[in-house]
Amino acid sequence: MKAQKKRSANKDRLAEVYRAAAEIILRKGYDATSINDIANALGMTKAGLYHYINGKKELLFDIMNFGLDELEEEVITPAQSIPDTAARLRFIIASHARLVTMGGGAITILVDEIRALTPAQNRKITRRKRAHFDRLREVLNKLKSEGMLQDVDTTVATFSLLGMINWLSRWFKQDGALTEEQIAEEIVKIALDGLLRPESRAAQRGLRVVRD
Amino acid sequence: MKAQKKRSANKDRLAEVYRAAAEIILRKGYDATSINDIANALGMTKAGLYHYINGKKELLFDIMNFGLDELEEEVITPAQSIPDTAARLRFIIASHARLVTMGGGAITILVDEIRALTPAQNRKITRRKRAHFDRLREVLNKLKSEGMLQDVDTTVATFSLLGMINWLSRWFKQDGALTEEQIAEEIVKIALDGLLRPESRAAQRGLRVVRD
DNA sequence: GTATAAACCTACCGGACGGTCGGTAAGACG
DNA sequence: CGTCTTACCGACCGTCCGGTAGGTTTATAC
Repeated sequence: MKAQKKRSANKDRLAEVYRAAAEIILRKGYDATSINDIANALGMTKAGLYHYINGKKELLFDIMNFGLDELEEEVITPAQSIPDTAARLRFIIASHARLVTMGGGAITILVDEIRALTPAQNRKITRRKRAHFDRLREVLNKLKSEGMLQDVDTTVATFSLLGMINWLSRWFKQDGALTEEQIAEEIVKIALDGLLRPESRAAQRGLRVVRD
Repeated sequence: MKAQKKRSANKDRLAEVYRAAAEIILRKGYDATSINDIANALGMTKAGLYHYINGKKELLFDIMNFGLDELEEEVITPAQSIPDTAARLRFIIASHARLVTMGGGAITILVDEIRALTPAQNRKITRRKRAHFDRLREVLNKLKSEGMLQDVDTTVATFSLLGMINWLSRWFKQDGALTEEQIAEEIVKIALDGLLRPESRAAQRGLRVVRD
């Protein structure tokens, strides 16, 4: 059973490599992060690190897939067992937001660095992201068919939702005034209820904003 | 008057340099864009390009400042002459969205590449962006004091607004199904009115989303 | 104790990049 | 005509990067 122990030790070390790499790439960006940066953070040399990875791009690709695995595990799969459509939407928004604020950065890297991948890797990641986008839009379409959605384009709405959530990674700080839970809740409120009070909107009806 | 003509020709050429650089940086990212890429796009050599610029980072810095100038000119300044607070908010959202979809990319670069700047440049850009953020939040605070805003945190709401808008640059395509005007209008609707119909929300009151 | 394989390291390579230097061709100006 | 400035170019430099070849230490297996 030593083989078991060793194999899991190797897995743990590999996970450390991914975590360290994700943290640095998140901070400095993929291009500005050298293999040496990552190796040093792990107390290694560059050649030592190459014992664990097959190349810089493949490392990025693996981190992105890890981020997508997290997303499926924490957001998509549990959401499927929520029957009420509006409640399902609430859960998806809140849990996705939590993943961005609490996650180790793999999700965020996913969002920012697709350009650095090879075309083949890019296609795979894009396909997985697209699947998630489609599932979210389907929830909105279902709400629309149930008569619960405002008169909005569901494609634009889906992108806007993801924009709000993904943007979190740009401004959220762990030691800020609001906790991850509070922010997730605020974002749900803003997305579902909007900014203006319903009774205030009547005054705005018919007004259009145009440029002179 | 030949001097005048020559000086303006130089200015025009410099504008071409900025435009070409912005287009390439937008497509490939700052780090992945070499000085040679930009020079070739202009039919020049690297050394020739250095006649116009003082360095790669300063070029990026100049493009970002150009983007912020655009933002002030097209969004902030005209907004100040709109007395009604809600109408002002509508105008800011719509015109900022239009700038992202129609602009040449300077705004978008601004959003993505701050990390590449020197600390001093970074501080200056961050200060200008912060000023814009504060002005937008002030509009929301004013709406709140007028009793027209939902019960949301204005800081989170401001970031969410900017997230929706800035995210546009990631997915908007010029030849897509919707025009720039339509998208700006949809985003205004989503942000101000939310996704759920008001009469549908009662059914959701009291429901909270938690993880097991 | 010896084989064996995993987990590293030192030293190096080829190439790309930002940036510079010393020009040159062309037009304006007197 | 000669001078001066503008707008470039060819060749080059130092540095850093991703990646590799080949060795050495360390822990386990029998």
